[in-house]
Amino acid sequence: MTHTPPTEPHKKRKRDPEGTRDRLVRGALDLFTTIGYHESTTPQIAARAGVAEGTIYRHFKSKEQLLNSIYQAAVRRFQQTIRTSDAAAGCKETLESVAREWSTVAANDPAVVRLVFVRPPRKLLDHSSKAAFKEFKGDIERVLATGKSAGQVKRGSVEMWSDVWLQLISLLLEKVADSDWTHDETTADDIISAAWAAIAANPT
Amino acid sequence: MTHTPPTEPHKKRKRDPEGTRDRLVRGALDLFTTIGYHESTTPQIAARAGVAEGTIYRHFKSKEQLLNSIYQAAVRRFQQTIRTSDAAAGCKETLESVAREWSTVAANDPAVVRLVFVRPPRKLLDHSSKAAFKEFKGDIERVLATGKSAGQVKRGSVEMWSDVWLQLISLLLEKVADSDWTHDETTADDIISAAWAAIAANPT
Amino acid sequence: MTHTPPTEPHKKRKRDPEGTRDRLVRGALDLFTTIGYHESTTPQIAARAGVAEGTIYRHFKSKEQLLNSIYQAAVRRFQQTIRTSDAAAGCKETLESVAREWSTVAANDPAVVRLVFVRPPRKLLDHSSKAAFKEFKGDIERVLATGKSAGQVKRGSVEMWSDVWLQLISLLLEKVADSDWTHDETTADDIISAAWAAIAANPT
Amino acid sequence: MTHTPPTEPHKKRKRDPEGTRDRLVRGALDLFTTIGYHESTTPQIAARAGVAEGTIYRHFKSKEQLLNSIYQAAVRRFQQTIRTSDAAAGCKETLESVAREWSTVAANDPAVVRLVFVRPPRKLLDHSSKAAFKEFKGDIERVLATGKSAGQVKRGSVEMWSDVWLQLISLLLEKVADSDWTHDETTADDIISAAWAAIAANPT
DNA sequence: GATGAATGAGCTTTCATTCAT
DNA sequence: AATGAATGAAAGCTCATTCAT
Repeated sequence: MTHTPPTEPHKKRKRDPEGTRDRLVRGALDLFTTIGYHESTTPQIAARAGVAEGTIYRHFKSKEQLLNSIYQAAVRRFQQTIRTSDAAAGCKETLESVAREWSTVAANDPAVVRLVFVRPPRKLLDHSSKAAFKEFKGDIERVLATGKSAGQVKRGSVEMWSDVWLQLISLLLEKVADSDWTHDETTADDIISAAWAAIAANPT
Repeated sequence: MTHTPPTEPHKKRKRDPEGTRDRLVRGALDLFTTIGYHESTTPQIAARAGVAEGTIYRHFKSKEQLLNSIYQAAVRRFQQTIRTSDAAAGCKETLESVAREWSTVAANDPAVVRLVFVRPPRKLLDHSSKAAFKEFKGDIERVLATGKSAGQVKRGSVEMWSDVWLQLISLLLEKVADSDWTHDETTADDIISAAWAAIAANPT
Repeated sequence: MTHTPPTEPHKKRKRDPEGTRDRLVRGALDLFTTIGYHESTTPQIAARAGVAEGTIYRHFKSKEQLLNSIYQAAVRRFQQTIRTSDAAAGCKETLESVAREWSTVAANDPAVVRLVFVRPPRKLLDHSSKAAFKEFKGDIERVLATGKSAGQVKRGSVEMWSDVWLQLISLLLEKVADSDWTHDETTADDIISAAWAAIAANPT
Repeated sequence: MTHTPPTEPHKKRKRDPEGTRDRLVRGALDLFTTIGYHESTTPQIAARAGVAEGTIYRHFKSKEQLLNSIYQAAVRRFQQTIRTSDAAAGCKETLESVAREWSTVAANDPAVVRLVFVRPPRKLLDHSSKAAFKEFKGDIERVLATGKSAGQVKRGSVEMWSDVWLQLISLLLEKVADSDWTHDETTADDIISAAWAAIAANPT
């Protein structure tokens, strides 16, 4: 659906042809997560990307589709972290390492973290965006499931405990993204531990 | 749920004492927390309250002020719970009882919970609304501070741990408001315990 | 039409019963000539008069009729000056004395002068207001006609020369009303002389 | 008079180069000076220009700014007349020739004359519009100053006497614009002479 | 691909007027 | 006579989207 145009290198093109779509995505992402979706106007988005207003519609069907396109890319980015994590590691260790990687993202690219974790624009997400997030959550639940079968996670539904864990990690990511706890390793570790404490059968 | 008060069928309803403003607040609150602030139009709000559009502006300076007015009332409502809680009780017990009272509110009046805990309309809150919330948070922090001086709460800033606790209670309230965990005492208790586990020095 | 209610002294009445209509007129006149008709809202007018909004409509059919009522009274006030001037005096002398009396009004009650001479709300005047002004102008023309038959006024239509004279006197009244030329007898005399010079057959 | 330009009947007119803004200005000017600023609605203005309502705001920030834009252009137009007048000519001759040129404008384009001379929308003019008019008046005063130093103008401030002269010329322009004195050379000359007589030291 | 003037539906807000009390 | 809450038509303005160039 949101097929990425192959952007083959062609003959004559104006201003940085490879980049138009990317610059649009970047500008919109910053705007959406800073001032909000409704407050971000298409003129503003176009201006940020250095293109004309109409150009948005060469790359995206609508403003809403632009948002969904950005959202799904962001979700996938975080999903990668889980999928490329060490499958052999224990549940606790995996969660910790994933959380730490996300924190790095939060420090370097706050916008993407806000979009997925802090203030997801629920009202505006289409079916496919919601599906993408569910898939992402499924990956987390799978990690927790291994911990549960090892008796490390509390009784009760895995879905619930991953919600709990995610909720606390979201708080961490928000604070890091806001530079409230900039590069404060100790505090970050405290929250990561707290998140584990909240869901662990025998907290250490 | 949002039962329309039985307006007697008259030619022109006038002087519904005390009613108009309240019905406006109720309708707007439901709309804002259901479909969102920007998606709620003034015609819709007026229709819900059974009044003409212009009537909104007899009671509120603007749509934004209407939101802030509702928000502040909602915050104060939750603040009451803390202020009227047993001052003699321990930190843990106070937090638990407060959380349980809020859960009841979440079940009976989901809208108010969503506005304050689940999706506060941060971009749209004025100075005085933000101050009201800060005061509310201050009350929570005071409770936690007593627990901390009793050695029950982890080391680190009280602000941080109340953020953590609130974050988890918000999840609970959201689920209850969404009727996902309706009247499921056990699950609610699990979350309340988890919230305490996350911040407790020696979790039990 | 604009029948003045007889305001008979009755038994029980709220706040200064004789004065309501008058205070309405006064407040509206000040507002209209200060900030303009369209910029003056009925709530403002009512507030100035210290009455409720609805009270305006007990005394006047509409905001527009209120304006016309005020306008006609103002015109009549200036008309009086001409009608009570010494019929035996010469044209020049009559005009001068009339102009001087109007100047006094301009100093004491600038609003009324602005309404009639400086910025008459032409678009908003009804038939009867226009007729009143025409009658007023007729009185001036009659004075000029005597001067003309005495050979003191230039050839050409009396209507035209009274327009010219009025135009210059209006400038004087505006300046006096604005306190630009406060109580500056010399300047006022200069303008009055200039007005005569403009229309006189043999200016002195 | 305000002949609608022969828009060829197309499905959707686009790119009427240079035209849209001008037609908007023309339409608004006619409307403002005919029925008044407040009475002219944006739908009306757009309709006159044959464009959609939103198009107004592509060219002007607001209705008020549209007015000011028109006003300033109009003032500059009259200013040109003075600045291009024969610098070598005497004061009296310069004023006469300027007045006559303005009369021609009044006959051909009444709207512009009404806006600047007859009923300037004072309440609605912004700072820069007021400055433009002051500059214009300064040019007139400069002409009068030369006459004064040649002993042709009465004693007293130049500002005052240019107000007087302008006041009478405004009357002329109004009548011409209203077609009351259409192409009546004699009457126009009478007023121009009267204006000079009003300010001249030794009227001839 | 890119442009940007034009669109028009729909928004929030204002305010003269009405009328039950 | 006086009130003031309620009205609702109409205003000015915004902005996502289209399309001729």
